[in-house]
Amino acid sequence: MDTLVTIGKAASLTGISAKMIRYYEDIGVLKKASRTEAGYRLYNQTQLQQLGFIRRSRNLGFSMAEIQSLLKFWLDSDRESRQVKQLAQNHLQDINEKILALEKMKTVLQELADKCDGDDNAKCPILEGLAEFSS
Amino acid sequence: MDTLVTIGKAASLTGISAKMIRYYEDIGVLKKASRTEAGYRLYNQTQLQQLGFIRRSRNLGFSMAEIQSLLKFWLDSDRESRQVKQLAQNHLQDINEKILALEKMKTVLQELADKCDGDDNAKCPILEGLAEFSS
DNA sequence: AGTTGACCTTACAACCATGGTAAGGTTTAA
DNA sequence: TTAAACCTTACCATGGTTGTAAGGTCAACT
Repeated sequence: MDTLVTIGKAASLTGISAKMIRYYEDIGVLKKASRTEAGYRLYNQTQLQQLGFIRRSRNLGFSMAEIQSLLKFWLDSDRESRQVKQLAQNHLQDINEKILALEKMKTVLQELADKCDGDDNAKCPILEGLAEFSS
Repeated sequence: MDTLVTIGKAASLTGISAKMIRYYEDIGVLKKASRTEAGYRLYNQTQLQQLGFIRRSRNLGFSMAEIQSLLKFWLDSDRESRQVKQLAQNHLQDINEKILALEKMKTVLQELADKCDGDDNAKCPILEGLAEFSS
């Protein structure tokens, strides 16, 4: 017996807002949901699972395009784990690059902040650093 | 003698695209530039310095709203370095939170990827992890 | 039956910083 | 004079999400 729920219930069950569920359908990440006679979207257990899959993927920072691929792999019994791992490793590289970029910002900014007295004087090495000719 | 340049020159001199220079003027981060009779924007040395300031601030990840504040501080001889340092430290906290979030993603995803053979088999712990009921 | 409140629908705008395009005016150099 | 390289404004798109507005539906209570 397929328990069907409307979008609000699906939202609270999966932690994805109704708004986003509609959006995912819109951009083709989710198949179009069935409807009641009045036009209300209905979701079954399988679709709720997919929403959970999407939420966990988003939590790991995957883009919607990547999640679309991941979902396809998940639903495709002929997939090769190589493909999935490749996608994951590309994303890991993205993450690493972002971390590196942030670490660089952090280092530079921390150095400037450390030099700044942070009192009621106007002299401010942070502003001086940002104003520097060099870079 | 104030050397005046048009927007393309300002762009190549400061590393900020002409598009963005107009945008910064539009949102009020930069004062409106003076114009030639034909309506071309003109930039003097001071304005070029401000554009450099903006670029370096962007490189450190500051938002335009924050940069607007930083620029005001820079131009205000009555500022207190306390205010600037506070702004910088808030941003440093943002950066740290982003790094932490990314590190968490990285850890989880790396664990999943490590468990995945990445061969021509369909079995894939990455997909299994994303499909998990638990989270 | 009627009303109320909680739900659902679509369609639109906004966010942020940036890039792109289009249609047109200006300047400079050949 | 013409061509190239500039400039102008005014749009649209990105990505993922939220907000709002104007309306239809459903269930429960009076």
